[in-house]
Amino acid sequence: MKFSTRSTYGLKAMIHLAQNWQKGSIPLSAIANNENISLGYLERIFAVLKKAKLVKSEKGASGGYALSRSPEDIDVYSIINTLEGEASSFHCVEKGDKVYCGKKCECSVEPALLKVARAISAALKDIKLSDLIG
Amino acid sequence: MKFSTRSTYGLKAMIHLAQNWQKGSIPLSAIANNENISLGYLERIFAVLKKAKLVKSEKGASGGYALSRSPEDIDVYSIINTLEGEASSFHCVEKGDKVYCGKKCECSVEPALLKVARAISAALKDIKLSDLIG
DNA sequence: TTATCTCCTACTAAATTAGTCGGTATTTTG
DNA sequence: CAAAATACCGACTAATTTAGTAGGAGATAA
Repeated sequence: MKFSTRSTYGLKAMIHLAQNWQKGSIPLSAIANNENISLGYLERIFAVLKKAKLVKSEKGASGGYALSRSPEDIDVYSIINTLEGEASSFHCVEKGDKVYCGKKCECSVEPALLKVARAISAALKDIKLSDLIG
Repeated sequence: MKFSTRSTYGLKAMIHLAQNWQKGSIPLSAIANNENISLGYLERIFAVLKKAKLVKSEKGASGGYALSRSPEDIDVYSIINTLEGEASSFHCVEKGDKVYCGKKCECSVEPALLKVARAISAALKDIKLSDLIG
């Protein structure tokens, strides 16, 4: 529930892109400077965002990144989920290794945790990038 | 947004206590066995929960822990927040009247992150332990 | 008096985080 | 064409956090 700087940086950068949605590609160096984020780290964050098709890129001078869809069509859940792995998921104890609730897990209180996780997911899905600009 | 096992264990244990709310004190060993959680780890988790006055304890044989208030009066936010530190917090977000970043940062998108954080907090505050039992 | 309990501190192995560094490939621009 | 700017890629690392263990001390009920 504490967000990592990865999520924070990623979300901030996505908001930055949303604010400049009409301007075409924005180089990461601009975002890194503006938001005071390490460029190298931001690059790796964007590799993940691109893989999830949340952003598209253009190489070369005057290249950069842009949102792959309009800000109304990207919700915060997708971003956090992409950067943090299974967003709003609890661990469930099972012998051996960890299993996420929602997969095969027989703990008695699991439905309760699932309820909580779903409430968070719903709250995040309800917030679009377009709600966070202006 | 991924919950640590600390939060997961803590929340599961709190739900366990809520389910047995009328039965008086429950020893941690019972919870640890039932939910397959390491006892020593659970003890430390409960030290935190107790400090936050979410549970009360009784020492000695036939002692144990119980919720400090009725399940209707304890929300999930309090639990997660207690165990995870500032729940639903981003880096570079206000806490009180200070801005947190680690570095000094003049982040422009901060209000947006705050909006997201508040949505999550609200969702969690809305869920009481009593909603998670039965 | 003995078995359960809470409570406390210290240690640790493993994982994750938050980077850095150095280099390659691609594209625009002077 | 050459240089600069950009995405892209992998390896390394230091610090922190996580998820425990271990070994007790003190309280209480049976």
